[in-house]
Amino acid sequence: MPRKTVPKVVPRKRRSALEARAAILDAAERRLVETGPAGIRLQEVAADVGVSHPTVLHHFGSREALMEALVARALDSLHAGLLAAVRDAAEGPHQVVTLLDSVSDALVRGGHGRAFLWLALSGHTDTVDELRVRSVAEAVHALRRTRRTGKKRMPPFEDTYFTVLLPALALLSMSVLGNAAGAPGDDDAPRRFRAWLARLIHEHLERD
Amino acid sequence: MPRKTVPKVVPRKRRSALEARAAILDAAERRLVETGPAGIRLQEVAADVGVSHPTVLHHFGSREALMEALVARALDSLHAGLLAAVRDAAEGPHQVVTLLDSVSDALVRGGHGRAFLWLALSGHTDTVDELRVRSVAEAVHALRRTRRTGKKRMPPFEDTYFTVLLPALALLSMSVLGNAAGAPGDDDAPRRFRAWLARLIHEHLERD
DNA sequence: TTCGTGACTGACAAACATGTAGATAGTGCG
DNA sequence: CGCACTATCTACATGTTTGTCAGTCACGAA
Repeated sequence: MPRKTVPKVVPRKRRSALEARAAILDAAERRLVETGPAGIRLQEVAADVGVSHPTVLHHFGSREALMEALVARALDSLHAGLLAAVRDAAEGPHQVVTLLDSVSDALVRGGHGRAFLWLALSGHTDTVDELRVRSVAEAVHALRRTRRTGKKRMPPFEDTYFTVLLPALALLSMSVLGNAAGAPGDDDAPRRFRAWLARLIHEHLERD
Repeated sequence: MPRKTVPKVVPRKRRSALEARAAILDAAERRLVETGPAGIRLQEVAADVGVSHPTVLHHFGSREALMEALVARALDSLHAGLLAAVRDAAEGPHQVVTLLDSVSDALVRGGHGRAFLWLALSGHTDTVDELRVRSVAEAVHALRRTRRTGKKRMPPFEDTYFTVLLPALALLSMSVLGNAAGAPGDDDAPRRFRAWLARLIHEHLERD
């Protein structure tokens, strides 16, 4: 005896569209960091938020559209984090090691570095331009020009650019390889590596 | 009117088990590099090789077993490539730039760098130990000891280790980010970056 | 309070993935 | 040549995932 659907009285939560979208993106981003873009299932993301999967589709239209929104937000978030890291480090005493620590933190916190590499590998973004290394390098180059001692000639911009690019690339790898810098169990090694790298960079900049 | 299967007379190719396994792993590795571990579908891998997907299962038992075999072979291949790069560069004139070029080539060729990062992100291998950076650093450290000029004191091993680790991390990122080193269209930039990095490392090693 | 909008749901559909079963046909060896 | 072995095939079973649909209910505005 088939009967019409018996609606279970499950109290519904109701969020504003913006809140719902944000919550869904948060859950999807966590899965992006953990298991990569292919690991994002509508059912699981929905379960994380506490809704049914058609709700996710209701808010984003399709899985692909969800991915696009996620990529845009994740890249913006990473970029903002990096900008803040650079700016904070620039305001304090101009210590390269502080800057590297801040950038490393921005890459590790929330798995932004992992997310970026996932997306780069997936073809969502395939140039480091997203990290705006060039604009950072330009700022550093200007700073370098003002500080140059009279007797030495100014190095070309590309030298500054590479000087900025090098730690960016290294720290990006580090954000994925975790404690790659040292022997297993040596949790302090990444910090020592950053300090060592900061000194190397500092000496290079001073040497002109 | 259902009738028994009508066997189409499609001429079958028959390979040795070893050839078949190798061909299947080749196809799977291409997909690993392109789309990541999650992009490896039995149907597509089989189609690439020109067989039906149960043939793949016949040779490997399961998708998971295929993945294990693939990971093992890819890591071995990358390791062998890096060893060869280091050895070749060591035999010739001891130029750091040659070494970096060789390592970069080993990481880019066949997408080994991409594959390694895919696997690292997927949790298949989460330490840079797979790249045997430590053993390379030990060799370099021994070399450094023999070359040291009398007056200066020998730097600690960790300095050598970081000196080896730095380009390894940077080149790994480069292998994914492609032409990250320069403006779009500047295909020569990665080479210039390696040359710049080689000079930086060389000066650091000389300076003690 | 009524009422419309839209956030939300369960049930279903279609496509696709892995894996199984049994038959078929090259290949090497006696 | 005849036979065993097995690489390979077609067909099917089963689970997973995205997407659709029709309807329900919460909330703000009139």
